[in-house]
Amino acid sequence: MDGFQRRRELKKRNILEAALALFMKHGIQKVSIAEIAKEAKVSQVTIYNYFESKHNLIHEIFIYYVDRAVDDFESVIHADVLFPEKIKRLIFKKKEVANQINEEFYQYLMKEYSEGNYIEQIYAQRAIPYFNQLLNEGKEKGYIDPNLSNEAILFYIQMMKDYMQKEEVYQRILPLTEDITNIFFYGMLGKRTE
Amino acid sequence: MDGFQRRRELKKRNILEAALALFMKHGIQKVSIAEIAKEAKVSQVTIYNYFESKHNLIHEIFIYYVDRAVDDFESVIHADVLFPEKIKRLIFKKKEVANQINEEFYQYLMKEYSEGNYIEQIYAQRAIPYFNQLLNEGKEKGYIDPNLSNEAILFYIQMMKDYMQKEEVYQRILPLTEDITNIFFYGMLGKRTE
Amino acid sequence: MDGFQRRRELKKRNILEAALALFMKHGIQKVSIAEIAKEAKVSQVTIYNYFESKHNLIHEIFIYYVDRAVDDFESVIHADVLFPEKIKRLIFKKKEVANQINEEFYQYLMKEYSEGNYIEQIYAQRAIPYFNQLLNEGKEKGYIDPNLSNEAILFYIQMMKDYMQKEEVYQRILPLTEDITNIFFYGMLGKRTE
Amino acid sequence: MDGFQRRRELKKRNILEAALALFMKHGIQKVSIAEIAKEAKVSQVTIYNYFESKHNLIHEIFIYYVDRAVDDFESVIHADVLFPEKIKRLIFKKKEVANQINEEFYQYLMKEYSEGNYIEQIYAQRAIPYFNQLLNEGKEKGYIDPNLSNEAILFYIQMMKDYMQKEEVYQRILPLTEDITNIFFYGMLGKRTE
DNA sequence: AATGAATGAGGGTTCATTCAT
DNA sequence: GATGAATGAACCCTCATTCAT
Repeated sequence: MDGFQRRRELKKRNILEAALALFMKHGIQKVSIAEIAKEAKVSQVTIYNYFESKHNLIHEIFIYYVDRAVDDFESVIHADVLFPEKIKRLIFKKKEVANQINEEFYQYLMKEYSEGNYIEQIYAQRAIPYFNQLLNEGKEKGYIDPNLSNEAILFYIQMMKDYMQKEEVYQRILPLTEDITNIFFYGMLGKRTE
Repeated sequence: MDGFQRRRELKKRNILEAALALFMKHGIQKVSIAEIAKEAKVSQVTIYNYFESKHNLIHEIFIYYVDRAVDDFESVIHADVLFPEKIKRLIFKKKEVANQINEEFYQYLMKEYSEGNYIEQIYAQRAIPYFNQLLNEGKEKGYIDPNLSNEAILFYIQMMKDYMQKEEVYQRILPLTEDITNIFFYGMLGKRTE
Repeated sequence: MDGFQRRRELKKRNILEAALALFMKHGIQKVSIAEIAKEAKVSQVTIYNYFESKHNLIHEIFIYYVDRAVDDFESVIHADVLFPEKIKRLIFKKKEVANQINEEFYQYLMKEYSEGNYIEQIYAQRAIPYFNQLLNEGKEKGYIDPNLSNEAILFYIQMMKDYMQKEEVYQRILPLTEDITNIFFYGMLGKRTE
Repeated sequence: MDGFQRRRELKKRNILEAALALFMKHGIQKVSIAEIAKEAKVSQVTIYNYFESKHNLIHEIFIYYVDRAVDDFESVIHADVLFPEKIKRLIFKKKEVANQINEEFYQYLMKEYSEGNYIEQIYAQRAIPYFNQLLNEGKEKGYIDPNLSNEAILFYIQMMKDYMQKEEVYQRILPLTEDITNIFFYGMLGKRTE
């Protein structure tokens, strides 16, 4: 990548981050191109030069955002800790890029353009392999019932991770961390002491 | 309530339902008053006569919607079936008024006007008492570990219920119902056969 | 006038006063029929039954208002005080119906419908005769230079009276009352002591 | 000021004058942004780009207008004519920018936003110093009774000047100029011939 | 005679996008 | 490649007025 390209990418990144910040603060629909331009200290037209349309900008931001989320995910998977701790982190760790906005992106892209399961595609391609590897490890080491399908567990963890990102939920759940974890591993019936 | 009031309420309901349908299809912000008026076959001004502002309309729809959701919830709680079946229904039963829109309402009201945890307030007042009753029943009958706090279980069920409402999730999860339920009751470690 | 007519007139008066009060507080254009209806505790349609249109309502209010202003004027003219005191009162006395709104009525009727010099017509018919009588009295008693035309003096007094009605002017002018009166009687050159 | 700025200012001026003309013809509230846009041959949004809101536009027009009025005033004060002629001109000279609209501006700004005595402030800062100088000159040269306060005289002239701007008054008063001037200098009692 | 309900027309304002430099 | 300026379309909302009871 030469100097030109380099500078171009830098500016793009710049706009991307400005827009992402604004989207997360006010929601996608409430943020106008004018505001993004002002925040990124460029002209509106520059944004159009780089992204062609607001929809496209959102699209690229979304990819950028998913990429960072997956990075995040991988760093946990590959951490040098015990299996249960990995699970705990996956579920409870606050993401750098809060995915509170996930929902909104999803809805926006869905409703607006039905570009469909973009999340799935990207996630599937990058994250799921690691995930399966993790779960298999869990099953081998006796942390997970081998009869359970990976899909079901994936769903479970995904759900909890998503849910935990909502600020208002997070605050309410913090004191219950212990119970939540127990339910996850031992279910409603609780830990049995044979 | 006299004839006037009756008709008024009817018309209000009419507008409410039209708006709710459109909101669920396209998202709140994408639906204009003009569209709602056309769908409900009244003039825009009539909507303003009834609801005073778009924000107010959304607010009333929201309450209407939460009310129906709680009704739904109660009907499950009081059904004449075994405890595990109640839980299953709570989690997996599709709501009449899909709460896919819940998220959006929540965000809308939060970001726009910070009228604060409205859901919580209403839910807490109406639903939680029943819920505790249900869980205590579960603990007595040996379905639930008595050491688990009701809050944690409430969170769990709430989370699953919410999640299941999303259409794209629901489809993906249907074949996994059995596993999901098992995880819920027995945890990752699975059912132990002593 | 029978009972019906009587009640009708009463209600009309009621609406008139409500509207006049609102007009004086917020200006003509800022007051909606709906607001007047609410203030007068009648339905909007009732106002239309009595006045046919907003323009007509304004028109009638205007006449009502001018009538009261002329009454006011006459009460001063016929008061049992010395000539200079009458002049002083004419100029400085705050009107019951503040004529701050005069200007606006005038402009409204002028611009909107160019029904022209309505004020003049009414005023001329009712007030000017008394006025001439007053000025002639003043000339006879030596208070006024007989060479001055009544028109010029009328203009002068009218101007000062109008001007004094503006609240912000009135406050500023109060401490200058003495000087103003002196200028009026003796001019810029001041009282000469021969 | 570079070319950009220059053109910008020109266009602003352009819009300003179009709006001022319309305001003077139809009154402030009756003129819509759309009409101004059409008259100035720009799009509505361009007006918003320059002035941000209708209120702001009015505000700027008002300042523009007051500025020109004060310029006008100064040109009379500094004219090379005798003192009485200056006074006469001040009172009787038609302003370029007829201040018939003054009243309306005043009321509009007052009622709508109570941005307070803006006229006074600007006028006081720019015009009053010259005015005092003029009156002192008048007193020295024996045209004005030195016992009269400048404030009272200022009020008097201001009032007459304002009043004379109203078209319907102006026409009526023209034939009375002589008398009016005499009253101003010699009062009701008239010129005394000692 | 009086009212609640309804409406067409219009007003101020915002926005994504394009033009001209 | 970057910008300030400009715009058509749309949105929320208000108002004087009419309809139906």
